[in-house]
Amino acid sequence: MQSFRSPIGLELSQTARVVSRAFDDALDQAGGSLPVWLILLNLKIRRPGNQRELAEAVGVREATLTHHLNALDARGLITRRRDAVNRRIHVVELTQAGEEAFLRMREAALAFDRRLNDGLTDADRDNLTGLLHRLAANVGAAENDSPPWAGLAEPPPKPGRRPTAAPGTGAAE
Amino acid sequence: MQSFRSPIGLELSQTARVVSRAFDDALDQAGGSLPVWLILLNLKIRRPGNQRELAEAVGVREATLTHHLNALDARGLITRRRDAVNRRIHVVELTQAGEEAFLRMREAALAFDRRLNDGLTDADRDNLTGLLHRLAANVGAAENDSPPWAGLAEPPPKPGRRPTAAPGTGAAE
DNA sequence: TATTGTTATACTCTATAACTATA
DNA sequence: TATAGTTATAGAGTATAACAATA
Repeated sequence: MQSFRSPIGLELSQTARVVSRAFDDALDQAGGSLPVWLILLNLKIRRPGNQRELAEAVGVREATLTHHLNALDARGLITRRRDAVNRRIHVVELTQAGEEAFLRMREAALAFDRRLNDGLTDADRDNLTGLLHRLAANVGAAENDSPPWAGLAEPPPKPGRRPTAAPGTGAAE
Repeated sequence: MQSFRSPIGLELSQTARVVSRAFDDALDQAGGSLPVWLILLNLKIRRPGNQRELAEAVGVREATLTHHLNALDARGLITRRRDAVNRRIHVVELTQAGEEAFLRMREAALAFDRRLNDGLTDADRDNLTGLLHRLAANVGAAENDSPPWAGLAEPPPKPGRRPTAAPGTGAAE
């Protein structure tokens, strides 16, 4: 009788659920949510050429992104203007309030990540990351090879230089 | 310059998302969804004394569970009747169609689990599970010590005996 | 015609609050 | 009063399809 081992899919699911809910709570207290955080984060650390790219980085459809952008716009956190050169493109930018909201969420995300990592060594993290990547690879969805998150942790990214390192944070969905 | 390591919260989130979507697709083709699968699974492998227990095992509120039960009832997959002894309790049971739906989803879940586990050794799985449990513990949510999933894989649980082993499957949410 | 994005609409999952029925 | 469950209502997140604007 082999020792019991519950399906890793379920383990992943359950863990993602608890961690995700905790992260949502943390972001909520900073006035955000996971999609909002990912949107602001991506706006800060990359310069998505268009909304399709941004949507992809966030992991939603374009229409879904518009939905979130409308909400952010209504809250005064972003502005949208036409690109002068290619007027089909809407350039999305953070307002002052948006920058502040970003910083609050970033703080919450970093604090959460510290809590989440408590007691884990670098080796543990590498190990976990590797295993997670293998799972993702196994289900096909040929994961984004270059993570859309980066930058953060260090003081707000310096203008003119596309940051490439240091943790932000996010959590399961 | 320390090597880049993206936040595990985000890694977990992204992995859970892709795996979850793949699992949802798999269940969808079998006529199900994650909550539906978890409900049927729990009805089969434990005998939840009441809906509160069932809701807890599935990870939702009682009202949310009722919502799902209503849908399952409408689809003719379950029946609800009052318990003869304590008439406040609604005994939920699978209909014949429910049993068949369960088997289809179980098949899909098992196939998915095999795919997900491709190339992973038992040690890998134990390792991953251990790390996931540590993450869950770190965010407080004092995880269910005794997993609500078990039974499955072997032929449908024999009546009169609460099964205790072998993988079902579930995936990230 | 192809690209970029928005609007309209709807579905799923979830939750809270108020209610019914039973004890 | 306390317990078991349902109903009513709502909100977040997501999606598809149809549309408008621009190239």
